[in-house]
This record gives sequence, structure tokens and C-alpha cells, in this order.
Amino acid sequence: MSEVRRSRAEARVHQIETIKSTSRRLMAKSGAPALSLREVAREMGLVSSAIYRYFPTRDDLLTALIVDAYNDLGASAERALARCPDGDARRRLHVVAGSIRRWAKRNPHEYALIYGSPIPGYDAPELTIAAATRVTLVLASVVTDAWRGSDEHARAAVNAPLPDGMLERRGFETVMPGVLDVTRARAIIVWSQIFGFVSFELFGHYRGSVRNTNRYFDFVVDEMADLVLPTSG
Amino acid sequence: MSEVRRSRAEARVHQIETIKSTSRRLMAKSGAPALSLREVAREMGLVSSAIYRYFPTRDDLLTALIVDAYNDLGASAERALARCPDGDARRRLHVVAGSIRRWAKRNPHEYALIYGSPIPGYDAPELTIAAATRVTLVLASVVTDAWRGSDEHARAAVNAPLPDGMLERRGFETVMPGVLDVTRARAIIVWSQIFGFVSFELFGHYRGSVRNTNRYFDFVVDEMADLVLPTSG
DNA sequence: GGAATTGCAAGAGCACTGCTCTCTATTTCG
DNA sequence: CGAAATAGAGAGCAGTGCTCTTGCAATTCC
Repeated sequence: MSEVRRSRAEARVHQIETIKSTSRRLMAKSGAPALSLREVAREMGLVSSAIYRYFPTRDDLLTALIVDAYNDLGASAERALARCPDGDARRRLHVVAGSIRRWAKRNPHEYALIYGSPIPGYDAPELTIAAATRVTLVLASVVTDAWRGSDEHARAAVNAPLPDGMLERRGFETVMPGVLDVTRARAIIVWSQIFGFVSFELFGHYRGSVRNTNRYFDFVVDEMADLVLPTSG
Repeated sequence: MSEVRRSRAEARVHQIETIKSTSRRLMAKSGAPALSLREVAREMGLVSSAIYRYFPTRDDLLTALIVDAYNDLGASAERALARCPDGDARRRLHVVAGSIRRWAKRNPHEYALIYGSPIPGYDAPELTIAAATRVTLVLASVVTDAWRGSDEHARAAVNAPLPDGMLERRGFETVMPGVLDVTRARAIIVWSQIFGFVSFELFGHYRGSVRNTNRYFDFVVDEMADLVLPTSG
């Protein structure tokens, strides 16, 4: 295609990028399980064995796509939250949750890739974990900001003892500083609920019970806000 | 293997059963995506083409496995609930939720098959929908029984208007008779939450945040009970 | 009971897959 | 410039889902 003269290193990153974008395009049509290295190569006008210069195995290509998907979702949530830095907490939660849902509906196969069944025998390397954390940090920050500077009354109203060693301690101190343990535990519920909802919606499990998923999603996020945000009373 | 003399019809259902159980065994090792008709045939001492007498396509075999999985999970939940017909509602919810989670951990690949990413281009036939409903009916009955004969005070405490046309009306009248709309909507949250939890646990998304998933699961179910059961106050 | 029909398994074959290997042309580096 | 590293081509291997034909056995019909 592009007749630009490139150094070898430049050409390499360009090829890697082309392989990934071609894969994404093909994946959008038939999903990750049907993604074939040979088809990617064919689409690029390459012979199949050439792909292996860049991704030694199909799983390596999938890993790269997974990392990109996590980052794309994370960046999307970050942008959405940045767009309302001073709204009230409930609205911010709606905005972040909505951006996650919209991203998933825009990229259903990539969503399935990262939040659907994992590829059996495939163990997520460290790279993916860091990328996966991004979107959770956005959610965590909404809750943390909402509780920042809350008074004793609000905290006492929800405080409750938690079973010992239920949550990981390492990490939470820096991620949700100054937030009660119960609230942290509930924030994880909110997180699971949002992705549980999106998965059920995308994978068709609401058929027969939920009619208007947009309205129902608003309802669910409201309930989650009640669960995890300080009472605005 | 078995040298029993069988009529043609008997032999047929026996072969179908053998194919399915062999598939389940192979799936337990490497997951559904890696399930190969040829390997099933090899395992049974058959030639690959013979399988097609019973399942005209790989998708048909998967459909059969999906239906069986839904039914197995549904029956498991039904049995669990039948074992405590007169406990209090909170305990019954814990029992049903726990049975779902235990089934999932015992049959992770079958769980992934029905609640993980759907096979792209695969549309669940009516058969699977009926089977899929079973486990939801068990959850619904716990909530319905809890609200049966509740007084006005309890109902007024949670009653709230719901957006129009949010839930499907058809079906709910018979499935959760006499239950408030808000409670129905919340029951769906509970349902999503349980499966969201199990998916996150099985697919490894809690790594780094939840340490003791058993205790955390109890916590989550308790919170869900608070959301959907009448206050026992 | 014998003949026609149907059902089952075998085996070859097609187009596809991931992946490996060798060979050649080209670019990079000392 | 010459040596080393790299990209791509092409053949090939073992595996896949699925189709088609052939021969045999069991069932059904007259």
C-alpha cells in the first residue's frame, strides 16, 4: 500500500500495527475464536509464515489484542470521567458506567475477548493485568472522591465489620485511600454488577425479562449508587 | 465395549449419550473451543464421519451440551432449594446462590459454555432458552416466597415507581406473582450479581482485589438479600 | 420367509487451520 | 565493502470440520 521508505525498525512497528488492526477488523466480523493467522496474512498480501516473524504464535497475537482492548476500554472510561470532573458522584458513576457499556456495545467481540470465557490453557501474562486494572481504577476513583471529606455521620451510617482477610490489603490503601472497608467491598460489587450487566446484555441473557435495557441500566446504576455512595440526605 | 444386544433405537440413544459424555470428558480437559469431533470419535473407537450420523454438525453437538449444562445447573439449584423448604429467606438465598457457585466450580468449562462468550454466529435455539430459565425460576421463587403474605408496611418501605416498559410484563405475572415491580427489577440485579461474581471468580478477574472468595461471596449474597428481601426487622 | 428399504460405519478426499523449515533477497552494521 | 541479521516466499506436516461413496447389517414390508 504505502510506498513510503522506512527504516527496518519503523517498518517492523508498522507491520505489527497493520497485523493488529487487520486482526481487529476480521475479529469484528466473526469473533476472536474464528480469527485465523492465514486470513490476516492473506488480507495483507502476505504469505502466512511471514506473520510468525512478528507474532511467534496465535496466542501471542491474541495477547496483544487483549492488552489493546483493556487499554482502549480503560482510556475510554478515563476520558468519560475527565469530561465531568466536578459533577455529583451519582452522575459521575452513571457517566463511567455508561462509557463502559457503550464501549462494549461498540466492540462486542473485543469485550468478549477480555470479559468472556478465557481461552483454556491461556494464562494472562503480567502485561494484561496492568492494562486490565485501568478501568477499575476509574470506578474506584469515583467512589473515593465521593467519600473524600465525608463527615462522621455518613461514615457511621454504613460502617460495619468485615470478615478478616476477605479483601486484599495490598493495593487498596493506595487505590481507595481513606475509604471504609465495607465501601471497598461494595465497590467491588458495583464493578461486578456493571460487567455482569453488560455481559448479560451482550450475551443475550436478558431476553425475556428485561425489555428496555437502557432504562434498566439506569435503574441498576442508581441502585449501585445507593449501595456505594454516601447518602446525600 | 458393551456387548449387549440392543434394538436399533436403543443403540442410537446409547451412542448419542456416549458421544455427549465423551465430549464432556474431553471438554473438561481442554474446554469447549478445543473440542474436536475427530477426537471424540477416536476416543470411542469410531471413524470421524460416523459422528455425523448423530450430530450433523459441530454446533449441534455443542447445542446438546449447552442444553444439558443448563438443565444440570437448574436441577442442581432445584435440589439445593428443595433441601431447605422452610428456612428463612436469607438462608434459602445463600443455599441457592452457593449451589450455583459450586456447580460452576465443579464444571468450569460447561459454565463457560453457557455463561461465557457465546459462539459467534451461533443463535441459541428455543430448546436452550427453556432450559436456561430453570435456574432463574429457582432464584425467583426464593424472592417470591419471601414476599408472600408480607404486610403493607414492608411493601410501602421499598415501593417506588419504575420507568414504563422497562421490564417484560409477559411472564413475570406467573413467575413472580404478587411481587412489587421494584423488587422484580432488583431480583434481576441479584441474578446478574451472582453470575457476575461467579464469572469474575472463575475467569480470574478478582485476582488482586479479593483475597478470600468464599467469605466475599457470603458478603455479596448478604448484600443482595438486603436489596431484595423484605426487612425482617 | 424372502425382498426391499433403511441405518450405520468405514474410508477417501477437500479445503482449511497453526506452525516449522529451508531458501533467497535485502537491509543493517562493523 | 563484507559479514551478519532480518523479511518474506514456498513447501510441507499434522490436525480440523465436513462430504461423498461404498459395503454391510438390521429392520420393515409383502
